[in-house]
Amino acid sequence: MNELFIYNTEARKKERFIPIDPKNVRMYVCGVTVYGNAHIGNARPYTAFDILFRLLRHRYGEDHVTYARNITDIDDKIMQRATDEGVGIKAISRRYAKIFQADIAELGSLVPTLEPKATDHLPEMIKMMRTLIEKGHAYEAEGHVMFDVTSMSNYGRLSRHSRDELVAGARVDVAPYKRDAADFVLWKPSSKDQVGWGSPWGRGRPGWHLECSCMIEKHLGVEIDIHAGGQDLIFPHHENEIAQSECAHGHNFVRYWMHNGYLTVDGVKMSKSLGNFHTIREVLDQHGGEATRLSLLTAHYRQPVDFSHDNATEQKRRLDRWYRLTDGIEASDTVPETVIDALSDDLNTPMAIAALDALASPKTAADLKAGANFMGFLMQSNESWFRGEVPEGVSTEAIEAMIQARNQARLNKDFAESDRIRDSLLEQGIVLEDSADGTIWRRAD
RNA sequence: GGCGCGAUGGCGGAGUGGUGACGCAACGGAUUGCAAAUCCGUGUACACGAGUUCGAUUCUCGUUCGCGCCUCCA
Repeated sequence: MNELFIYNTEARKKERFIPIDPKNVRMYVCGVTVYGNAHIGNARPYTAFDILFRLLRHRYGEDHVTYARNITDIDDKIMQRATDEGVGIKAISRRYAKIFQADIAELGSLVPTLEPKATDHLPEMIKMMRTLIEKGHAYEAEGHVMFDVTSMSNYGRLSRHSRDELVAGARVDVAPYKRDAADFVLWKPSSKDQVGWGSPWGRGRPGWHLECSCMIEKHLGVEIDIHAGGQDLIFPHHENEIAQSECAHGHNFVRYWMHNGYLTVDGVKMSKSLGNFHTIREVLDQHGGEATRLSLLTAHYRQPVDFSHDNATEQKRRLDRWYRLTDGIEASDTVPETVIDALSDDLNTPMAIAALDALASPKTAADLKAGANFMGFLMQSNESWFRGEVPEGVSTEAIEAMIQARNQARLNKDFAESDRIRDSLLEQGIVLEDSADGTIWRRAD
């Protein structure tokens, strides 16, 4: 087994992965803000880094990897939604967290070890802000607690932005209570009708970045191995997490930063603000979990992946072939080295998929199944994959009866009748295939 | 304006300093009553220009085009 290499955003190059503690490898992936239905672009990090989780478990042992993925359940957009619907924020965050978890599960990703919520960590946040103020890295201003960017000499090292550049490139008005234009919010005041928590600086709510710093410290420790998320989080989110955690602890925060590229539609980033999105649910309903997962993994995680129905359909066909080959086959006990080696090179999933294709022959079907299972594929029975739920208005008995009638017609060389029956079934979404062993049926795509 | 990423066959998409994965589609054949599935076979792809080199798709520089971050965002 080759060594594991990871592209570290901070170093801007691939680096050999050396865990802090091989008995407890710790990874954190920024989760979602639960204020609405997640789109398929949101699903990309949770499939890509699910592969990382699986790979780390394979290399270090299932009990030696801790994977935390947070749920941001306090945010102005959640508050807005709650106001619009006339309900509390918990009603909103619970609803969409549940949907998100179900979506991700259907995409075949393993459940993380921990899924901490922001609102469960208010005491930790207050403690960290106190520390930052005591150490001179934060200040109070008009009910806000602000992080003082000038107090950190190497602020901006992850995104490679200098404070001056940030100020020069600022496209928003600078709030008057900021000492420096680049300072960011740790805590902001809440009005009477807004959700808030008591704090030494008045009733308010946390800024976006604080929760991750606090949850990582509490659940994973002061320094962790891997922190991952979408490229759009590099700045400001991850930059600010570094600032908070390192200034609070006086210690390095993260060893390896990993960032996935965007999912695009027609070459443009899919985002809620652009409105050009497909929800995960829509895509799952149309293409199913495994084909969607495979289509997300056909491109390397750092490259953009253009979402299209054609691609998802293509992956469905590939999976059809793999399912046919592995029908009734037990998976090998070991995951093929070719798959592990491909993934160990900075999660090269396209190469891993090619390695699976290379095993797609009757002789190596058991290895194919083991490798595919490892990556979260071929998890269903063939019965379920090819037939699933039959289309509405068609019963299995009716299908079997028509197959019998058709085979009788074929024996009588009444091919007009036999084709009529086959076409009739096809109209109902059922495909027939004649083989040496008899006629089988499956649901049409 | 600052910082950064990318450009590979009809499509998707890896990789490499030296006759160019893999998949899908297409085409030819085998098989089939016909299909489907399966099997066999076929394709002068590396944006453009210059440089380094015995040799570049792969390294360097430039050009063009596309995309992203600098504001909420996976």
